[in-house]
Amino acid sequence: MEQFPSILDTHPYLRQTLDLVSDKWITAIIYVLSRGKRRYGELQREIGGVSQRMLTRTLRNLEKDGLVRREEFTTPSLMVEYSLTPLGETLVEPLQSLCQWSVDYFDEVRRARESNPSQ
Amino acid sequence: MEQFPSILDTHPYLRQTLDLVSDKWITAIIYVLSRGKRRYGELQREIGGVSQRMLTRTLRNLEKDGLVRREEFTTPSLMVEYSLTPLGETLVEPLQSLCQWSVDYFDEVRRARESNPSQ
DNA sequence: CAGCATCCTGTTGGATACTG
DNA sequence: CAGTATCCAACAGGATGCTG
Repeated sequence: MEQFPSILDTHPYLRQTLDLVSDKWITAIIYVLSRGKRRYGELQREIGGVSQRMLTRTLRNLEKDGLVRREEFTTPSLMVEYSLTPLGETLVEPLQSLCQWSVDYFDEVRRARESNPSQ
Repeated sequence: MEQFPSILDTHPYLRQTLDLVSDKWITAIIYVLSRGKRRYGELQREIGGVSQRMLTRTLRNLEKDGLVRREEFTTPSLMVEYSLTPLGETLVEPLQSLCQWSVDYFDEVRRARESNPSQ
């Protein structure tokens, strides 16, 4: 069906990276964890609007990808701390550049949206 | 349900920016357009794997958000050129920082994935 | 060529209830 | 507290066929 590779495949992982970033909760999790270790419940509160199912699922994926570390402590009650691995930390800078863009330019996007009839 | 705002809402547009970037095709389109104007068919081929439905839909959204400009030329046959607006251009740098990350680190992600049992 | 309309499937992801 | 299990709705998104 596809006779030749697309530009996005000119280097083997670009598409997969874009896929990774386009996961709904991953950027949010990395953003929060970039500010330090967090327990499961803290993550859920600070992210906001994420269901347990999705938070757990996404954390498992991030673990599998080597971006997040999970540590379990059996204090009186169970306690789990999540943090970025060194590899995970490397994603923070590109992400921050996006956050900065958001601060600088998203108002323009909003205005463009509003000025459009937008059926 | 949510009594207090999450950290992601500390500045009003961060979450919306993350949402925008987490759209499956937007990053791909911006990436290709960052290399210059493209016709509809060129976009489709260079991105690869995107259906007409989704390409059109996403382009319309990008237009509405003021990130992409659409120009129609009625030459012998219909021809449409898409290009980034100045606002759209501002997204290229954060995106490139992501591409660079992909080059530098995605191999590590891949290895982490493989070394995991991954039920 | 650059779409739009329709149909249809798979995945995403929330809600709820239960567990060690 | 930090999940797991189940169910279900909504939407993402592909395939196909048609149009100016």
